[in-house]
Amino acid sequence: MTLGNGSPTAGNPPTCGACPAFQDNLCHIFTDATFADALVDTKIDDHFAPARRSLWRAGDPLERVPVICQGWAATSATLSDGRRQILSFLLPGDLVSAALIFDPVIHCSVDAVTDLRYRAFPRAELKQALARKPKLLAIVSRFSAKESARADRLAIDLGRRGAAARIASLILTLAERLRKRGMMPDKTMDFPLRQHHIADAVGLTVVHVGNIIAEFRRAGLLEINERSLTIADQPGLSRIADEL
Amino acid sequence: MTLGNGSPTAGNPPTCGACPAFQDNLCHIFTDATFADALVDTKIDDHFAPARRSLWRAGDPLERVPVICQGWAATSATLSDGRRQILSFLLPGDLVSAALIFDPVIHCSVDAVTDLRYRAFPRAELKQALARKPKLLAIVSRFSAKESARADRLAIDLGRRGAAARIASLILTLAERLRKRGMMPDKTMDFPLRQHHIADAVGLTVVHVGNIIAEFRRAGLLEINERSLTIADQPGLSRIADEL
DNA sequence: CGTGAGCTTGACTTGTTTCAACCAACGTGG
DNA sequence: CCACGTTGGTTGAAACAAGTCAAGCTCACG
Repeated sequence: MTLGNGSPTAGNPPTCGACPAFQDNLCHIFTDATFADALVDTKIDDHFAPARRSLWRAGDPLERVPVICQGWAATSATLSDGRRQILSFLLPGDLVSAALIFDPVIHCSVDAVTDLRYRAFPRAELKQALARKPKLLAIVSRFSAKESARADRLAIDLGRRGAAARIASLILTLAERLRKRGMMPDKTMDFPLRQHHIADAVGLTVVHVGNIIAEFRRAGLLEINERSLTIADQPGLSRIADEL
Repeated sequence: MTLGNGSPTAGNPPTCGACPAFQDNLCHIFTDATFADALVDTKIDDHFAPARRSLWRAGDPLERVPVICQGWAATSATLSDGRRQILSFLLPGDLVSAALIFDPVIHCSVDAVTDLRYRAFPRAELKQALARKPKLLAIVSRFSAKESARADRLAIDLGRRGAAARIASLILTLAERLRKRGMMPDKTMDFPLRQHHIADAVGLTVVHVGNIIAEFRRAGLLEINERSLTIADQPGLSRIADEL
């Protein structure tokens, strides 16, 4: 099981346990010493999954709350006829879903995009710690708010923006998230997504996505090769993302 | 101040101020006598707004957490070019947004659809009560989960379903929510939405929405007159909502 | 060497938007 | 009481965005 593809590359990133460091998400909470004390009885088990493996399906019961440590994953819903909508991409450090802290059944499917490492935390102790530590509660609630802000943003894109804007917006958002956790020091980022991931995320066809990305490339906005994407003209992309 | 007895629901029709009873949302929490004790210092002020009035814009600071008591409202985001996406409709008993309990700034705009009555609760005391009462925390978290499930559902509809399915789905969802709070005893419901509301909610044009609703009517699926909608053929509508 | 997953390209079809005109209902001020 | 503007709904034709179908290509992998 090689953990090569989506793993953090650039420089030597600060660590959070075995994870890279994140300013803006939950991961550091789980390794915070004081919080760790609260979870002293806890066995925090590591798990691995290969790229393209389905981790959980909507409705599955989860006794533990998983957090992504390495690699990318996607949460999605699939319609009866096979069409799929990706609801969010999970990056290293992301809690799979804040709702899982209270609800033991997951409400959407989760698939590994790259080879993946994640950790699962026992719900009961999370809940107890949450009740004891208002600070922790605040952090979780902030995470939850961000989660729902992303969902709203997605709805706005899908409902009211054209194909080019949606794709540009997705790429910029991912870049921003990676930048925040120190995984995109320059204009280039690890980009493990296939076109069908993008298509499912922005509600378009693979063909159409391919066409538009080709346009972006011809217009000198970005370059994609191998498993990496470099943003050549950020302001240009932003302009497209904001328009129509 | 013990929140212990929890919901006042069972048996006799509980009232929420002048609101009808709700099984499935927060409103009864706020009028529960025991909870009211915890908020004894609180001035719970009533507010009114006429139809079509904008209550708050994205980014506005709210010192208090509003709950809808009477009428319908909509949360929405507006793009620079004037296009608008409605993110959710707020019905009597709905907390405007669970995030507001922790975050004093609202992340999307709220407009009154009909004449509106709402109440605003002081955040600080909500937070305190939340920390003291795990049960209350569970309720809020359940509400929050439902909120985000709705957002996900919206994204799926907008990304992967056709116009007819989106509209049918919206109508059925609203009907179901009204039914749950006893506001739709039979096949007919109060329906204050204009076609432009529907269009903004499902990400389509007003004209296209008009066309499709006309089709629905011709197919004997539903009837709309005055300010009320009756679902003539629920299974038929459901079939459309699930397809494509 | 063959196979399958992923990307590219082109011709054609479908769904949705845009533009425009028209109608009915309603409230307002003269 | 009527003239009038506004809001909301309906209809039709033309323009456009995105989907479908199909073929051919590369590349990694067994």
